[in-house]
Amino acid sequence: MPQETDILRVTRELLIRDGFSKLSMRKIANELDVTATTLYHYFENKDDLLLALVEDSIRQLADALRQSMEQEADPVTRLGILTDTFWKFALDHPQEYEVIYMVRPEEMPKFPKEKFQEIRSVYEMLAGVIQDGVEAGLLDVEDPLVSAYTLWAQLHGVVSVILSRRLDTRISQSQFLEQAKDHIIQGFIT
Amino acid sequence: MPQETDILRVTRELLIRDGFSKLSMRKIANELDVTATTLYHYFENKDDLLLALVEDSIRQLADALRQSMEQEADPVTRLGILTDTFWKFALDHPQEYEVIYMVRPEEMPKFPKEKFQEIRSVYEMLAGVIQDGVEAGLLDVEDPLVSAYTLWAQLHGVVSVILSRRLDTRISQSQFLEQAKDHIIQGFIT
DNA sequence: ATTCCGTACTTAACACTGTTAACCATTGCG
DNA sequence: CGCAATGGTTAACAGTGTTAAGTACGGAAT
Repeated sequence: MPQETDILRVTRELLIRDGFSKLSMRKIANELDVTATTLYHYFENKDDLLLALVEDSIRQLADALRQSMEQEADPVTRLGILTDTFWKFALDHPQEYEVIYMVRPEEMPKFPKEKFQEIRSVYEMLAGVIQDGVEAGLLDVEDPLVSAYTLWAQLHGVVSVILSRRLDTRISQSQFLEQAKDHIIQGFIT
Repeated sequence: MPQETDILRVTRELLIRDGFSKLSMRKIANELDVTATTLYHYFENKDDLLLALVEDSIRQLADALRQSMEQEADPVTRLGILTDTFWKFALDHPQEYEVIYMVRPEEMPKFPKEKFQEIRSVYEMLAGVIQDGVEAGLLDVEDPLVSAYTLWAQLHGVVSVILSRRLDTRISQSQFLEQAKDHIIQGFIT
């Protein structure tokens, strides 16, 4: 008698162990000692299952970011902390991070946009930090929300280059991350 | 009697028309009035075919970037031009751009790294512009090659957010792009 | 001229995939 | 007791990547 959470857990395990391309409904079901058909009583289809996984991943990333916000710091330092946290999460849990971008809304008509409340709250959190920085005269941006999206985009771009193994072997990952962080934050400072 | 180029052309057409998830060897073969097996005389397997497509896409992007470099300009202006060109290519040819990041080296053991001469030359081109900017006292970076990777990562991140439909509907795409460009380039300036 | 070889392609099959229709067994409720 | 819901099953459909084996044909060598 599997629960939705069991299915998600096993799906994530298989995803981490064997990769996205090897994931099949039958394998998930097998791991739960159940038939593939059973999964369709919990999720409409494979995409629906993956979507639930994406939401879960986003929530985990959001939690990590929120937690890193608890320590007191000035806005610029906060951006650095958020950057480190974002990258640490993405690199420590690559498959969990990647599912966030694996699900392609344009190929899934039934993608419920209202479900993205969680990630939207992250953007608003980032925008809040940026807003604080603007009010303290430390940052210079036109629209904090737009800048929050820009920040996320830049953070994701760096992760993406590393995870897709596009980083030159002559460049050390830590050097790349440090320099990228400097550039990104520098871009927001007055 | 199809040629390799015919196969690649049809593959790209199908990819653009029906999307990545709908692409199958049989459909490609069908379009060429040929059997799927025939394709295996030209490419080892589907991944091999996709890899060839990636290389082709990278070459097209590289050509566009090189061409945009022909007009004379100072390094900072050049970075802006390169940014615009990169984004224009990615958004005008989304599927062609996306295949670049669709092929995952870590899931393909037979991925030949030496084939990436083309993209490496792009990084060196970017590094050259940055180097010029450093020598002119306009830019402030530690290592131009590392910064070239950072720049690419940031450019890709912005594209990725747009193509994956993660941009808030309250934000206009052009405003996002302009502000992102400002932030990114600002990050490199002294 | 005939054998041989490589090229280009086919048929047929294997072992998978997502998905669904139809069905069975157990449980709790009116 | 009957009945509906719950949670699972079997069997099948249509599609996938891939391969072993075979055919047809053109040109080169003997």
